[in-house]
Amino acid sequence: MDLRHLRYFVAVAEELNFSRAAARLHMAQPPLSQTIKQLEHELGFALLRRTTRRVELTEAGKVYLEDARAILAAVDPAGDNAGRVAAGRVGRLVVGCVGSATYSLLPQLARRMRSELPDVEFAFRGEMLSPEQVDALREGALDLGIMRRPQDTAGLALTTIRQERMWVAIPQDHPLAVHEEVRLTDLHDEELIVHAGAGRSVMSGLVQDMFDEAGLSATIAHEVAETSTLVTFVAGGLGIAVVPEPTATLAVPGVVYLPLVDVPDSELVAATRADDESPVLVRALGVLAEIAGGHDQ
Amino acid sequence: MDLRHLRYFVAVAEELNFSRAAARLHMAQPPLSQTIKQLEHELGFALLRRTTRRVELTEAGKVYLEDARAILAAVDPAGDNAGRVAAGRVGRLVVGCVGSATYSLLPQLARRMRSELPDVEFAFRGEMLSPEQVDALREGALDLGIMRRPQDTAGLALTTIRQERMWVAIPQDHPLAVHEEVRLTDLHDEELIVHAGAGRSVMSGLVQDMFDEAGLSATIAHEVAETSTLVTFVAGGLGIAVVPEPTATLAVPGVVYLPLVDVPDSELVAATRADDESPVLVRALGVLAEIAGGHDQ
DNA sequence: TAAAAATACTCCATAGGTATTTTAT
DNA sequence: ATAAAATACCTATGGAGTATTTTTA
Repeated sequence: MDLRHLRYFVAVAEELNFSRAAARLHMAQPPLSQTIKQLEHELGFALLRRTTRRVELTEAGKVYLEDARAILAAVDPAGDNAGRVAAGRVGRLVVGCVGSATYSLLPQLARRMRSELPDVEFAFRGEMLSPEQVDALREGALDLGIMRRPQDTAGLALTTIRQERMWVAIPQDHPLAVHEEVRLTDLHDEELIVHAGAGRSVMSGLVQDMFDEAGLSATIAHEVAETSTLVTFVAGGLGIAVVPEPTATLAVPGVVYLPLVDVPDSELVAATRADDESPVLVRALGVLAEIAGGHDQ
Repeated sequence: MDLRHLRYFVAVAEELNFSRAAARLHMAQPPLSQTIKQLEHELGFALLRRTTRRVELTEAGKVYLEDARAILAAVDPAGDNAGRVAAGRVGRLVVGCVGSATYSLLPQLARRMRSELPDVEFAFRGEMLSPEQVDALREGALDLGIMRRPQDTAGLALTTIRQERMWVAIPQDHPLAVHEEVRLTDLHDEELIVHAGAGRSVMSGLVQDMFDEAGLSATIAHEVAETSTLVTFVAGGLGIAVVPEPTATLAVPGVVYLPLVDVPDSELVAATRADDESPVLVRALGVLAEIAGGHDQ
């Protein structure tokens, strides 16, 4: 028994006339009669009571008609549902993001995703450190991470979003604040504010490495959890912070941003599980690439 | 697309291995691969991600699997449901009955039907006059009527249940009560109690006809609505009643039943709509025939 | 007698089989 | 090297067609 039998039976039951039903099904009448007979034989009971003049449903036929309609009504939407998933138009995606992109890239991404894929359920988690995101990705708690390129990339697929120039956030009344730009040597013996957990934040590790390579000593004055706190501390005159370019858009009274000219750019990457081919993810990466490109110009 | 595709896909999705799935489906592996590929082509998206070493479901595949399982799960029970209707094991039947059979035949029928067809919903309406039942049958308010053979049988199918001998119910202290049997002439000038509505009750019409044919005059002392009232009136000495045999089983103190020997038997019939071939009805008629037979012996 | 379902047969599309190749571990 | 999926090709069942007969209103 297959759907053909159900489709044919429904047509005959609705027309109550084999010839008309056959026409509706774009086929000849004899094979239709045959097929219905075959279905009845298979079921073991009559669905229709027929003379050459009148066709009518038996009680069993009425019941079977309802069930057949229900089954047929479930078949096409089944393909549609799965099709929408395949097209990445429905699904669920948890996106993590480092602090520096939380206030520039993430809101743009969220806005674009919600308007382009209204049926996709998104969860955004900002202010996550890169190693945190790597763990969360591996555990499945995160589907997409926006982070600094991490050390351990096993099982992950990384795509560069963009290179970000390094800047420093300086209190307005600091002697360096009048400069056009800053060199690493200018920061020698200055008090620095970094993200908490030297081993846990790629950014603070990066700052540490820069000083080590330059043979300079870094004085860590404060460790903070969030980027906004970092900048607030600078505004309060508690020290200087090295931040990636997008953070320099966080306009806070009392803070001046200057480019750090002699250090390499920091790479912002999108990380996913290497085996995750979810269509929603693919579309999210596409949107991300568009935003990154637009921002560079 | 037919159920074959769904069955095959579910098998592969559950085994995550084409060879094993093919074995489970009692077929070779190549046609299975072909069919799945064809299904994916038809849907326009991939259901499975496969290498020669590993087969896994895509996101769309997971969604389609759920829908496919739901559809397949709905297919077999569909036949079962209708099959039970075809076998007359589920359904609904409204049975009407004349007063004289309400207390003997109807309870037996109800008991037998409820035990043999527990899933059939029965409604029994006793104390219905025959013409009332004929109208109710035609309107569809009744599916089966147990009645005296009516005049107008157009569109109805009648089957005789049994012939019932006529008896008289006489007050204990009446002179006739000491007889062994009664003749119609004995009732000349006696006061009679009959069912209400001469034109509406076949039984009272029958009594009237008997007297007319015998050239006797019937004195209608009372008209009542229910058979139990009829007998109660007799017990109260308000007159004599002509009743069919089964009513004589209604033992009421002060009432004596005697056979009425020189009148024809009354025919009790089962009436249905001629075009009603409901399996439940067929089974009900079968049960009715059995009960009638058993009662005759 | 006329309209519609059933029967008789014919054909070809395709479901399924066998043999073999490709591919990834 | 091997296990498993894909490819190539073949066979035959049965779905659908045409022609005809049967049935009932």
